[in-house]
Amino acid sequence: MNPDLTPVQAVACCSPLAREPLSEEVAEQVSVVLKALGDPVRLRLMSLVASHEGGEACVCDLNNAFDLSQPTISHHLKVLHEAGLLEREKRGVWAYYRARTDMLENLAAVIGGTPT
Amino acid sequence: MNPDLTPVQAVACCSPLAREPLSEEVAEQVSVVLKALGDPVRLRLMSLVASHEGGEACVCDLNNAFDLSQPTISHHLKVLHEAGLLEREKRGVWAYYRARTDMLENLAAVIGGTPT
DNA sequence: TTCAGACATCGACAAGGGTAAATATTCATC
DNA sequence: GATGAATATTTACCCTTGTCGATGTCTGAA
Repeated sequence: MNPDLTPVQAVACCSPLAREPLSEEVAEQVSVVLKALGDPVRLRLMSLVASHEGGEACVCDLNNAFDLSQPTISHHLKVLHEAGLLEREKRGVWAYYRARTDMLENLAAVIGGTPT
Repeated sequence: MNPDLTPVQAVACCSPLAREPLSEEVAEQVSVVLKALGDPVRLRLMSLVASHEGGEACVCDLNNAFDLSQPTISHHLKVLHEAGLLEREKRGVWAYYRARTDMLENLAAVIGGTPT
């Protein structure tokens, strides 16, 4: 078993759900990613960033899209970032988040990949 | 908007994450499914059922696969069932759960579907 | 260097969720 | 019907998490 398994690695390497039972370690890490997406606000944030032109969006735009405080949005973005779903880049005063489409594709493969 | 939108319907009908921003209602329901999978035990349960021959498994087997109490497993199976990910069938004294592969495929399409 | 704006972090609180013990329900068998 | 086995439900506990207000940090401009 890999003691340093990260969410990104777990999602990238493992077989589809339906092929063989997920190991405890892999399940632990994959569930981190799914838990990150398992919140309505974060799911919409992810969708907003991913569907934005260039696959990236400024935090200033994201804040306005919700009826939530700025710290709350910042917190959700951090969760998505730590799960490996968003990349963060600071340009001047502004912060931009970019969707990790490879993570989304790998995660989709784990969930819906055809067995065998 | 659809006031009676269920998780199953939301996952089946909506465009991929990266195509256009998810509506509040859809995000709410899709997040229910993702939240259901966003737990290590439930993820392994889902994988155990889906990878089992015939795509179904008996609760009696599932209980033995974890170091958790029977009510806890039963609770997790209920969450997966209510999210539309598992179907339940009682045969005699035993309960069998079957994986909704269509849900898994639709969910994968929402997450990893290629935009446009 | 001071100021203002953008974003992150901290601290705290209420709501939600995972867990197990106890109990209930359902079905096959005696 | 009474008993026992397989699951589900109820109740309660504790830890996690979503949220906000206050504060901190960093950057560009004056």
